[in-house]
Amino acid sequence: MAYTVQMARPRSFDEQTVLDAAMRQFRLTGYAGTTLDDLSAATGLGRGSLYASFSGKHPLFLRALTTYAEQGLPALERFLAGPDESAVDRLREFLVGSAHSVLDDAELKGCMAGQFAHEVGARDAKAAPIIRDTLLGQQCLVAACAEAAQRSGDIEPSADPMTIGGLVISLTRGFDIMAKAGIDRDTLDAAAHQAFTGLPLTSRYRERHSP
Amino acid sequence: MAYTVQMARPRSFDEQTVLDAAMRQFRLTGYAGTTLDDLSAATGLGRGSLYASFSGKHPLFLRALTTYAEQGLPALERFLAGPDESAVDRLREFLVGSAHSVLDDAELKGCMAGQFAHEVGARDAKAAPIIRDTLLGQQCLVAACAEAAQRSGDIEPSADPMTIGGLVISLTRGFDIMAKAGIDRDTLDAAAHQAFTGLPLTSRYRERHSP
DNA sequence: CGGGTTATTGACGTTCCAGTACAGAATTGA
DNA sequence: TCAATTCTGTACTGGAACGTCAATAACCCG
Repeated sequence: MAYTVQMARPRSFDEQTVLDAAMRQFRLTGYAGTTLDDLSAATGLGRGSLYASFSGKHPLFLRALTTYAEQGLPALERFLAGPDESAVDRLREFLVGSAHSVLDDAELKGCMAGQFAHEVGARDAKAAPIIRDTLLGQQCLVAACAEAAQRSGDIEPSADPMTIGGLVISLTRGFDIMAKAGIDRDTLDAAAHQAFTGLPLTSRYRERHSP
Repeated sequence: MAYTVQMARPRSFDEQTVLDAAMRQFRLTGYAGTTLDDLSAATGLGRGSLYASFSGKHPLFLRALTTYAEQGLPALERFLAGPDESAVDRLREFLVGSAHSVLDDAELKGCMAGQFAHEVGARDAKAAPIIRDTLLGQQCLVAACAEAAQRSGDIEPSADPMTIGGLVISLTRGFDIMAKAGIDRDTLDAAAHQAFTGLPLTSRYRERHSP
């Protein structure tokens, strides 16, 4: 039975906004390289509030990582969604666009899951499954797009969509690294095009797109 | 003119051994995540000796990174060296072997340069060029192997070797990430084979290697 | 308008870390 | 054996970082 309950002071911040800011900060300076003061400055919350609302650095990190997955995967899904007929074009656009976008933003390059696969890897038992599921989710989304391209007759029906997904996601995560290392845009652009050309495209597709 | 010079106490450690141990520790726990005590324990040297011999954490990191490049690039060169006739096989072995090896060692997976491209990226002005040169060196070595395969008629002469190098290195660096994220071996193995098949191999090569 | 409840703040303390200084040990030449 | 020189390890210092706490502010309901 709920008797009358006194209402208390409401939060003055939007949780999602804070998570976005924290995510950004972690991506910029890494996990170990980010201090609570950095997070406090990035989010605008005091140290105490951060602690009261998110119970510390590590839980906040996990929530930021989850936020990334919850935003990134649907965004990728939207990008790859569409009619089967143009699925192969979206696949191509994804590959080439990854090579570009990773070079455009001055900061915040690349996939957060990939970044922390490197930094915390399997040493963080809580973060590891989130990272793994995020990359696996990316792979499945690309695989679904490859299947669509198979239905439209642009990719060989004998090819395994998940293999294509694994190839494309591995490659784009590699682009992230190369871009952060300062490898020039033309190199990655050419590699992306070469990789697309190397997919098991049907002769029907190739003939239609040859000079 | 050298007058008589008193000989002093010699070092009790091998510098290269210490650098190897430090490199290992940095790869395991990252730059920010590694403390001087970690390095002291890993190398067996006291903090004072570490400081006297390597002038601190960051210079030691740079030397460890350089050590990695100095060991890794010649090793890759040796792996890819050989007669032109088998160059394409070595390329294939490199791709597939990268997917495997990265999954074999329980720890110390993947390329150190790729790892720190993510962690320090361009924020470390001293480390950035070392990282970039290491990855660029890898790309050039693969490109040289691709050129050899062109000479032997296994890769299309119209293909750009550096593009193939960029593709292969991006992909293998992506494998590093996927492996650290816990993606299973079969997925990466299949992706590596798919990627090799997608290289601009000549029909002569394909006919010779078809069932 | 006052009380009860919850958010916020900023300072505090404990721990930890990078770098330093100093004292002792080891080695070689005289 | 002694002196000179350099290595080695421990103890110290200043500072930073994580997490906490108590006081204050904000809000809603009666």
